[in-house]
Amino acid sequence: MQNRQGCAPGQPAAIFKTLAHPVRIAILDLLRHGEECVCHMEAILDKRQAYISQQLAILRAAQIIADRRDGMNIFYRVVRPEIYVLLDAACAMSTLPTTTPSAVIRRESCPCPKCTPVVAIAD
Amino acid sequence: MQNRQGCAPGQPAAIFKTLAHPVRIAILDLLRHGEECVCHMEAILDKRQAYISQQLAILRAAQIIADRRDGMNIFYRVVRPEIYVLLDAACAMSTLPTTTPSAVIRRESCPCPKCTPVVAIAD
DNA sequence: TGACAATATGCAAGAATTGGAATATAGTAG
DNA sequence: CTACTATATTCCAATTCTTGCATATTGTCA
Repeated sequence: MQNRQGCAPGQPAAIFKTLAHPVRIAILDLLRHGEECVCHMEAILDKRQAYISQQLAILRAAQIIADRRDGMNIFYRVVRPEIYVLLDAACAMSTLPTTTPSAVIRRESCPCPKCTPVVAIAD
Repeated sequence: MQNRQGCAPGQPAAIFKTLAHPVRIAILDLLRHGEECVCHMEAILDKRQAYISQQLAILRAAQIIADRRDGMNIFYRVVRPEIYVLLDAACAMSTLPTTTPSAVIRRESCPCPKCTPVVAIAD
């Protein structure tokens, strides 16, 4: 079963999993300005180099960032700017208080399969 | 250190973690139409009731959904519609091919702390 | 009240993730 | 070629996540 214009539910979960880490988010935030070298991230994030490199490897495997060598340093940059739509939306949700509006659709009867054939509702 | 209009990097990570699960995403997709009862989700997602209930509990703890009792059934609804911005964006990223444009900002010298004071770059 | 239906919760074993330490790789300067 | 610098990878123990099973809770109906 597919949904959202043919996007299997497994794929977005993978993206969310990649982003579900404070350090990886911090790295992506650093890269908003443009590319940045590893040693710089190391200094700003105050984490050990090997650790930063691990997180970079995860982001790189997810094809969110790419690297470029310049002399002795390696510079990382974001190759999927759309990622910032996700970051900004998540951040907005974090700060906003829980608004409880939402369209509550009332139904006469229970929509469970005992009342209504599943296929009809699953669409 | 804060970023993105005062949003600590830990908060978005928590939201992403909550969404980093295929079944929870599938549940939220079900709730796009409006509220839905648990037994219905059970039938559509083809998972055991206890399992669905566990995932619902996680989404409820994250204050993304809320419940309402109606007779013998309990209906869940989304109370943070902004969540669909995240889902749609993640889905769009999943389907699109990896475009590798991105603004590559070249610099004369290495921006690492040995070349430039960290405070100046961290802004 | 008692039986039942719908949903929630606690527990546990296995799987995956986290982050530290050591080490490997690759490019550079001399 | 050699030493050095920047970055990457591998290994590992502790923690956390996953998900099935059993059971508890809560409301309904007779």
